[in-house]
Parts: sequence; structure tokens; C-alpha cells
Amino acid sequence: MATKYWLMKTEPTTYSIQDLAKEKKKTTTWEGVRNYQARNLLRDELKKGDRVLFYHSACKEPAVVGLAVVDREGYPDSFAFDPDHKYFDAKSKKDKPTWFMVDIKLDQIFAEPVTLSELRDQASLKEMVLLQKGSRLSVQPVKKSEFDKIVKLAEKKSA
DNA sequence: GCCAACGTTGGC
DNA sequence: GCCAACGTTGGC
Repeated sequence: MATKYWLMKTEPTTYSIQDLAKEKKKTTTWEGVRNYQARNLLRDELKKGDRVLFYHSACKEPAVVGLAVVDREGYPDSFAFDPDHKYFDAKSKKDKPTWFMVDIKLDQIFAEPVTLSELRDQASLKEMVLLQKGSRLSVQPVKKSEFDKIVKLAEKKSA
């Protein structure tokens, strides 16, 4: 199976790439996705070894801040089963879970994040899901060419 | 803090 | 099945 490429959004005030770097094995569960389109991707499409652009949203400088790798493929989001947790969802049953999550592992933190406005400046990135009007999918597919371009932009900035 | 865009809910 | 009301996302 060919490696696929994804972009995953997080609000850094909730969970940042620096938080991921502090994790014992630099891995974390990616729980709390409560959107069906994103759920389908987590459940069916993200495969171990797939590459991830780690994106900070709803902050001063929205940007791709680094890279991660899918460490565990989709499995039921157990946070949905905990009535005391903010991600609890009574509709999701253990024998028939509504929501799924993956685990991801840090690959690298960019020395210089690639900002949203820099992404918009690139003609070759015009078709990125992230840049489409009204797009707010928190897990979204990325083309290999887009992924490679962004890694190159990050390298260029920190060179 | 504002507000456009989108997703979900629920009455009918 | 329609659609208005509401809640959320996320850039600015």
C-alpha cells in the first residue's frame, strides 16, 4: 500500500506540536474528532506509516508547524464512552462505535513554520483542501506534491 | 470579538 | 424530505 498524506488541525492552546514533543514516546492519541467526513478518513483511510502535516489553527499565526506519522490505524474513540469526558457521546456504543481515532508519532518540528499566508502564495498549492473557501475539515487529504512542496518551503525558510 | 461558512438538529 | 434555527470552526 502506497504511503498517503494528510493534514491534521489542532488548536495549539488545546494540543500543540510542542505538547506532542513532550510525550514519552512522542506519540499521542488523536481523539475528539466529531465530524463524519473526518471520522471516515480516520476509520478507513489513514494507514500506519502515512505522513501527516501538523497544522496549528485558531491562533495568531496559523501554520504547518511540523510533520508526524500515523502510528496506529483507526480504532474506536474510547473518550466517547466516558460520561465525564467532554468528548462523551451517548450515541456511540462500545459494540458499535460512532467515532474513531488514530495514534500519531512526531516526525519533526519545523525550525520555521510554514504559515497559512505563505501557503496561499504558492500557485502549486491552490488546490489544497485547506485553502478552499469554507473548508474546515480537521483531517484532510493532501497530495504528495503538496506535501513535498510544503516540506521544501520549510527547509528553504530555515536554511 | 466579528462573522462567513458549514454541519447538525428537530419541527413540520 | 425540507429548511429554519442553532452551534461550531477558524481566519481576520
